[in-house]
Amino acid sequence: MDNSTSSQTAQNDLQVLRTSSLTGALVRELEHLILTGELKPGERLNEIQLSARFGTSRGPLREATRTLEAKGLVDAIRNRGVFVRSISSEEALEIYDIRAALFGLAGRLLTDMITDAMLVRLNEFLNQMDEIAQQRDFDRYYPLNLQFHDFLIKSTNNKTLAREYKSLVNKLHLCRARGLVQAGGLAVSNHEHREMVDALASGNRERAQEAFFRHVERSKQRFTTTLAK
Amino acid sequence: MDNSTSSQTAQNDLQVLRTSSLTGALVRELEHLILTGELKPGERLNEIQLSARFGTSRGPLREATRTLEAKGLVDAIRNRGVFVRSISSEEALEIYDIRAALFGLAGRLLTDMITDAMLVRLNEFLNQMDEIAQQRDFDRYYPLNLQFHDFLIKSTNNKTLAREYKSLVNKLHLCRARGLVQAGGLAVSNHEHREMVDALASGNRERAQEAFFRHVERSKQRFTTTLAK
DNA sequence: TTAGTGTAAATTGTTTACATAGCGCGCATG
DNA sequence: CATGCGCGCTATGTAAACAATTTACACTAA
Repeated sequence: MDNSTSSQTAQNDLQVLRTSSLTGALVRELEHLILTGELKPGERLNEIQLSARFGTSRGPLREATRTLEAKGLVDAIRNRGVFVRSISSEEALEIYDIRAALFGLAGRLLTDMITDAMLVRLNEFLNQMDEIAQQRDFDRYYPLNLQFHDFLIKSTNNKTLAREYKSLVNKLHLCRARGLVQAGGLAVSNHEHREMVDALASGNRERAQEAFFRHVERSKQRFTTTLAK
Repeated sequence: MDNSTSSQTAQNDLQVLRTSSLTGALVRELEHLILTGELKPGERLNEIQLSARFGTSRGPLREATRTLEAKGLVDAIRNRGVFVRSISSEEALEIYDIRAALFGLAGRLLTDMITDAMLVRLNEFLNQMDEIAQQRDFDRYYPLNLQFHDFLIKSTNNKTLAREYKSLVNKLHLCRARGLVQAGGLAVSNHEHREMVDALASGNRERAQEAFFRHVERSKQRFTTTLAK
């Protein structure tokens, strides 16, 4: 047996336990399972099964599922169990609108604090995405698109906004009717991105807010049109 | 003893237990204690003490506090305890911006669905508030103001929006530096309300969104100015 | 054949008990 | 008198046992 390795992992475990409780770790694990789709919408979270899987007792696991319930990732029904939440199309539309409002806020806030360095970085994003879009390389475009949006949201320095926005995006993943949406808007989307950056550069708050807002609204549109089929 | 009454309460209890677990009831109780200020920001939630108070064991109470933690009403520190969250002024400002964005969304959504009946109801609100404002009767103005905002938010029929908005307003209550803010803007505020309703009546989406957005931003302004003293 | 009922297994809700981590207080010592 | 160390208390973290409810399935009777 390797002494140094075992003591190191033990120390890692300790470090983990220092900052986060077992419950906290379970929340992250379950959230991961849900968002990656290993636990699908509508599926039940069996307490015994899951606690055995993670090597804990039911107590911490129940606390974790309560947290997930408050986060809106699962539904708990008394004496029936906890189920991965399934977002209806109607609710997805509601969420799109709220996401649009928050993203619009990001645009408005950024207008007043934009720097040349940020504009340079944003244009790098745009050029790179243009390039990839022309190659129709969706597998590379999608994560870059996420990075771009993430960069914008985080640049506002409004941590509450970042948290709420992320939470909304997560919830949209629980909508069964989603998935094929992004494929269509590839080059289209990047044109919208340019509009957003131009609006930021113009220094016009309302224009930026509107550009950011509409960007999300248009992806809502694409969602509804794919839904109609 | 009144038979019909006792059987009715028994049925009520049954109904309550049907939909909500003990944990759910605890969440509501604790939320109430926190929002009414009986449990003040920074104060610790003693598990044993509280579970004894409500006649439950620690398990359900811990689940309840996890829910409150996810809702952002308390902070949990491992091996230290759970504390009522204290919102800093900086975070309050962040929340104001997000509230503004959501309220702006409400204005935008309402513009496309406003009816004559709703405009009539809104004008009733305005007149009543004007009247009370002239009497400088703050005790009656404040709840009516809440009702007015609540009516607007709920009229959008976006339940997710209503939930998120309420959650934000709740969190603002946890800011110590708050409280004296509303007193100043009384007649001022109602003038802003008229602007909002006028914008709705105009049918201009962007204008309504901007009017609603700015209404919250101005109350943020009032917050910062009172903060400066 | 089908509807209804009773029973057993599985699962969740709750309580109790035990292990462990912080925190304060007192005592000894420089 | 100040400071550091150790002991004990209190509260939290976790696990296991107990209680209650749901669900599935087989059996009975119309």
